[in-house]
Amino acid sequence: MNFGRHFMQFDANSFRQMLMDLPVTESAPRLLGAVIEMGHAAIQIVEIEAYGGAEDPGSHAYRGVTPRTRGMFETTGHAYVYFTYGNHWMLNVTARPFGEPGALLIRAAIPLRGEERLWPNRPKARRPQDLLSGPGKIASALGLGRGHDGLDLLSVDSPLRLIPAAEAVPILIGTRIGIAPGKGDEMVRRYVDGSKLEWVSARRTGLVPL
DNA sequence: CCTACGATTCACT
DNA sequence: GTGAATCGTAGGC
Repeated sequence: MNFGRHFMQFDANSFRQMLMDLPVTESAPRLLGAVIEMGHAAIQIVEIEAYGGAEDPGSHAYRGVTPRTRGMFETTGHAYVYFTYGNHWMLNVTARPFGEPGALLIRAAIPLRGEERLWPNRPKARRPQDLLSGPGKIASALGLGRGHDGLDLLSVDSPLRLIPAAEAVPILIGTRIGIAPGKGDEMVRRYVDGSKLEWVSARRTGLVPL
């Protein structure tokens, strides 16, 4: 009997149910403090943005399912990985039941373990806070690409896993980044409050407690 | 088929 | 703070 493995599976199931039960704007904070594991590396999420469906002009799913965005309609707790700006991959966690679009974009993280495996994938990064302070940086550091799209992040057998946070963390909120005016400029960005603001991506002003 | 542009990053002023 | 790089996707014709 592998107790650790058993406990993680149970915890993952409750977390998946929580995601299914809440709209993305409400489940987004619950991803803060969670850990992404891949191989010997582990990183902790400090910034998240929520994306919806037909009601959300800033979402890829705004105009319905396409070959690229079909992953956004995948079952709760799966990876939606897409390519943009000609260079960058982005990692999202799907957060709605199958067929209903909704995802949480992982925008920034801090290294927890295996940091030495991440630096070679970020050759231009210099300062510690340059390593994972952006969605493209995270995918690059972990070596994510099309092959990771659709993985079940809450399965112990997945090469890329999401480990739910044990405790709630203080939250800051702000508007989304990189979304054109009028295309869903809502307060759906979520940060971990405290002393780690230098670790988040892009604009660091205009943040308020949730 | 053609075009515009993007859930960004980086170098440079 | 500003602008270039870079290319797959999606929408329009």
